[in-house]
Amino acid sequence: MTGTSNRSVERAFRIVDELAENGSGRVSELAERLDMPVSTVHNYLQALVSTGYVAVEDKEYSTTTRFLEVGHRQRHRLEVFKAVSDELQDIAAETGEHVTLLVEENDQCVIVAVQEGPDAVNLFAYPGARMPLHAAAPGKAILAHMPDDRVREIIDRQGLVEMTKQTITDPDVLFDQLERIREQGYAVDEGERIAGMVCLSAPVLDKGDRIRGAICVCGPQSRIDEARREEIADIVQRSANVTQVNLDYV
Amino acid sequence: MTGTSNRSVERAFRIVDELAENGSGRVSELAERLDMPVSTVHNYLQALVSTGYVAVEDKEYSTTTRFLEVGHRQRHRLEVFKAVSDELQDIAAETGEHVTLLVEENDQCVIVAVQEGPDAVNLFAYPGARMPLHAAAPGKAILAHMPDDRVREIIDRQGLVEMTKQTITDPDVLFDQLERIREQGYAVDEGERIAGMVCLSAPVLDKGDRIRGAICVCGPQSRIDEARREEIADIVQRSANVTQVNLDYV
DNA sequence: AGAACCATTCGACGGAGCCGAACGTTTACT
DNA sequence: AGTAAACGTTCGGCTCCGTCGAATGGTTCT
Repeated sequence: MTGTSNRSVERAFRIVDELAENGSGRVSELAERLDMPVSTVHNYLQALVSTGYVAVEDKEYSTTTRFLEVGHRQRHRLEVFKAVSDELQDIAAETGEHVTLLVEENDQCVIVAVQEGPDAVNLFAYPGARMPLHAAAPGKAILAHMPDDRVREIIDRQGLVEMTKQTITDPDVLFDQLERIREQGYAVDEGERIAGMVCLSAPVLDKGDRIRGAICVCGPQSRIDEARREEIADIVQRSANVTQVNLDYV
Repeated sequence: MTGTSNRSVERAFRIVDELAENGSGRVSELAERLDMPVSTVHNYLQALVSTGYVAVEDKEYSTTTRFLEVGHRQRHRLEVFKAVSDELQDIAAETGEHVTLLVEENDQCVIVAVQEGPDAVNLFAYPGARMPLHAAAPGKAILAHMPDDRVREIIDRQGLVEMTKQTITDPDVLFDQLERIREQGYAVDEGERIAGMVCLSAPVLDKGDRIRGAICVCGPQSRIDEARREEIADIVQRSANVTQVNLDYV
């Protein structure tokens, strides 16, 4: 973790990030936005094209489906993903809401799979989308099953960023909640990440009790009252258990 | 398209490719497989980790979900993908078979979306998977709607690789078929890519008659006789038309 | 036809990447 | 437990390769 790095690699991926962000770009446009010399950007783009990760069409550069491919292969190797198989779909049908599978990666909470039920609200949720661990039900479910010092490290590095007025920003409050989550077996989040949304999430553990991910159901506060909340909590816990069993027999 | 390149970029992506291929890897393992000095690979991996595209856990390096994210964003911007919306699902339900959306990229035919019907055979098909254009129904549907000299260029660069005994390897035969495909509005492939599989595919064109992609249904030869073939051909053509209309109104 | 803009090529300079070797650390075997 | 082998990581000096200004060629305006 020393400062050792490689300028070219860093720059190449800054260009990729820029392309991913804005969909496509021309040489000079990118050069300006990234504050690099035009000829340099041109060189990088040529190099990227020759790798197959970037394509040109009429001087418009864009990322290729190679990213999809690499991403999908990687996802396929995530054992949780295999184990969760049709569970997500079942939950989506049963609850009608927005269902996701998330894992931890680089101190963040990442969506791995999305399944929208018939009544699902349109969230900005797609595979690969990231969010802070502390500011959402699945993230908290994951933190609850990590060693305390690991949690503290994450807080140190990432802080407890406020996403809405409900977001937990006090470490003590967070640790209290994590304890409760361990006791009751699932996590709740009431507008802590997105105002007006309630999320319920259960952790998926493997046989060594290591945390592998979390299953999450999200819906608007107006539709999810106390009773419904308990019902959904039961469903996600049941599914997490099924997944856990699948995980051990893969 | 000159030889101008960037060694660092090339090497960085060779490492990524290797990780994508084998799922994960350790420093020395990768160093040997890629025939690079250990310390060099170590440097690259550190650089890649700092970009967020690669992660380490217990000295095991692997690609991150960042690839999924970039891939999904890119796919979302593919207008065909938006336009095809629920069509794939409908076809999968109606035919029971394996349904895909494909586009051309870098002289190749790439799967963009997959929808498996209830009876679908388990093909090795995932978003991002690539195949030669000449050796499959969707590829031929796409070639049929490209300018002839563009097709010739592709043949020059890629050749007509033989994938099964049925694969078309003679340019003249190919050009004859492309003409027939234009006439009848859809393409057929009988075991040209995978022995024993029949695929039917219709091209999706935009209002400028530019080819944007192809919708494809695949199933085992045993199940798809003459009559069924016509039925499916009608379905994919109808869906391609719907998609085309959507495309113009997006 | 001229002007403005952009992509692409070229080449000389200098700093950044490179890798062998040394150092720690983990794993495997006795 | 002790030793050896294998591996990951750090270091630093040499050199090669990336860098970017300037020139070129092409395209799209007015």
